[in-house]
Amino acid sequence: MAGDRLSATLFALADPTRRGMLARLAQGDATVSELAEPYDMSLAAISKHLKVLEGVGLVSRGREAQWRPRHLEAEPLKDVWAWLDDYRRFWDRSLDMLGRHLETMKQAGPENSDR
Amino acid sequence: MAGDRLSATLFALADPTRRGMLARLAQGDATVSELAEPYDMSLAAISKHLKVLEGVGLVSRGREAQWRPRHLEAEPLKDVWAWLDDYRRFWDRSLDMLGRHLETMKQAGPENSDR
DNA sequence: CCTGTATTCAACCTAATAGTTATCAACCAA
DNA sequence: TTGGTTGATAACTATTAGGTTGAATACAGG
Repeated sequence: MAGDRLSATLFALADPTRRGMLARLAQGDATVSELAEPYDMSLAAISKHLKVLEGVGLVSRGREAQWRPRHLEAEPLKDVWAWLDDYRRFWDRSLDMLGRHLETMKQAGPENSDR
Repeated sequence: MAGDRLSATLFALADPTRRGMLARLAQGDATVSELAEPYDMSLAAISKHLKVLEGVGLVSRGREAQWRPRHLEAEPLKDVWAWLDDYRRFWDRSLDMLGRHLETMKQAGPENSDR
């Protein structure tokens, strides 16, 4: 995958297993075994997936006895959002139109709502 | 890459060349040669990148004489946005606090707003 | 110290990516 | 029909992704 941060982040997200692990972590920190539980896959494979996520800063690891609980770090998702936001106008016509509508109403004043 | 649509879309986006081509298309339709121009890469390679983008529906092709002008189709980005939106609260603290606030108000009932 | 639990690391395999060059096809224009 | 331009396809190659198994490490408890 390419060297820039955004590419690496998107690449990390482009795998359902890794997204699943993020979803799990969104509900709270979890150990590797807990994260592995839903998947029919060796722990080593899970460990690798986690390394990818850690590599782009989406996950951090703590330590507690022999466990290395993982924590979600969503900050890199900001970059994804920022990129995506530039394209919003292309996919959400109605939102665009709603935006214009609200702008229009704002300019017209609250006393002038349609219906 | 995995079979699901979202994974494929994210994968397609996880390449700076492909994102660059989308950025170019965001300014208007373009031929393959025009899309290739900024890159030090064979046309065949560009063609392949385009095929990836077309494969996930991010780009469509028209025809005009010997040209196959490409067009941006941003609809698949909706899915990305929808996925991302679930994580917004993790990076946007203030929005999170607003969310909690709204939850609190909802639980308390409308008659019981603070202040 | 020994054992069990949790996790990582190393070596290996296979399939897919991302690039190459060379060939082919479609179209316009003379 | 012969070119010239535009683009797609095929065949090949190197690298990486993502999985495996088996050994190594780190820690807690008896």
